[in-house]
Amino acid sequence: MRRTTPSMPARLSASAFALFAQQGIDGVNLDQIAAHAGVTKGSLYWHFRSKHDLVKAACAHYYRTYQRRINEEITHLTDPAERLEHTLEVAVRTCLLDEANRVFTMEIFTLSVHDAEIRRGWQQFYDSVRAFYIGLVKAATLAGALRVGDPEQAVNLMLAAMEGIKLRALFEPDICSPAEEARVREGLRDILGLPPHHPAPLRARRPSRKSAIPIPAGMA
Amino acid sequence: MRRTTPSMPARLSASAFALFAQQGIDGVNLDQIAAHAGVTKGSLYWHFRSKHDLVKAACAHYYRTYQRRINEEITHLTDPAERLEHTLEVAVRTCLLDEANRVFTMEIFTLSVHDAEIRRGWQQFYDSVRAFYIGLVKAATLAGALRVGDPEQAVNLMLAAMEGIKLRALFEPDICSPAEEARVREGLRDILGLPPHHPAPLRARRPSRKSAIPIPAGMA
DNA sequence: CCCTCTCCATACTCGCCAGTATTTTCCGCC
DNA sequence: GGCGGAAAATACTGGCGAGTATGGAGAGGG
Repeated sequence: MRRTTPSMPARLSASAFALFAQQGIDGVNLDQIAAHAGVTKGSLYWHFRSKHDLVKAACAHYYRTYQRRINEEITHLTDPAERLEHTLEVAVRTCLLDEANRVFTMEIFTLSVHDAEIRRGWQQFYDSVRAFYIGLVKAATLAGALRVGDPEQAVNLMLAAMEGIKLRALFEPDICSPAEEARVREGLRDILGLPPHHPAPLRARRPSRKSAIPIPAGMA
Repeated sequence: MRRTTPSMPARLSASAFALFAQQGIDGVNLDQIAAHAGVTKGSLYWHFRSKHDLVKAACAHYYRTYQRRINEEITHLTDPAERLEHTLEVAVRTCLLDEANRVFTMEIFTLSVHDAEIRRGWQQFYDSVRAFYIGLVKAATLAGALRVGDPEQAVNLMLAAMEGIKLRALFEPDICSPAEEARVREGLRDILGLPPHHPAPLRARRPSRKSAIPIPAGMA
């Protein structure tokens, strides 16, 4: 499938992403990143002007990977509801359950506090994600597959919940374990107004009062 | 009210917190922190063994400040519902609307990813906060002031929403502007099952479908 | 009046790492 | 084959900042 071997800038971006996500941006130096990509720092500086440049490239790598994956996964689907459902499923798997992605976003968030350029980049990405979801929800609504008061509001709530879960996963890794995938996904589906995917959930839960972010009870 | 001038370790902790929250942990060096407290690095190292120690002290400063403020604010209240309501109000003002606190927690979260000790400290603090809220909710429920299915679940959802809002505030500062204080607070009250504080909200909103984290609509 | 202990200041070391300068290699091409 | 340029390696610089060594000042106290 892959036509050519990835270009050196692409490899370096990927290495930067991988190491940043593993040891933190400040915990990695340029020699390590270059080594990870199989070259040395001299070559790295041929392609990038500074570490800051590399951080931006790592972000771009993340954006590209995310968008490409979603596209690949739903491009063959035509039913609006299925498209929405599958997108959510992929997002949960890649954004929440993948620890590298969680850590990387965390790093970028903190960096964003003090770096307007990085912040604007992420903001743009985030806006595109939101717009994408809103489009999916509206399409699904038109097709009569779900009923939701305000699509924008619902999507915003769902995305905020995702961020909240991400954060909590830091302190309670079980929340985002593969074993919990179903519960997380169902919680988010619920927020978007989608019916439960498994008609009979694995674990009986009391008829929940309102939209509930699935957080394991046993943690105190 | 203040009996004695604060001890030097306390002043250093406070300075560390202030500067960390302003410029980030990696963006501040020990000379700056010492200078902010009116001493020099030599003295700093008399009280703390390392920068890591100082970070822990800054966290402890945050914990203390938070808990003391809440206590002071509700100690004179006896009605369970009022205690819960006032706690929420203070939390919104100090955790969400105060940018320094937002930035500091962000920094600590990222640090927590790679530092088990800091992580455990925060986890403990977080547990105590959750337990505190659950106690308040249960008391208010017993007093018949509110009806909520599962207090633990509601509190968890509310706290997760808080974190989500904090994160989004990074990219949309308006969310946590003083002007939005009321909306944020009402949204969280709603999650906890508390009735709206102002019977007639300033701005008419459609009868919300389910518990809605108040996120301004105009952002796309 | 000296001794010591606490607390704080000055001055220094030393390693790390982003960034730069200089070479070397590899290729396409005339 | 030798020329030129892209891409990579090697070797170096320079600054920053955590941590240390040391040197007082002041307070008690014997």
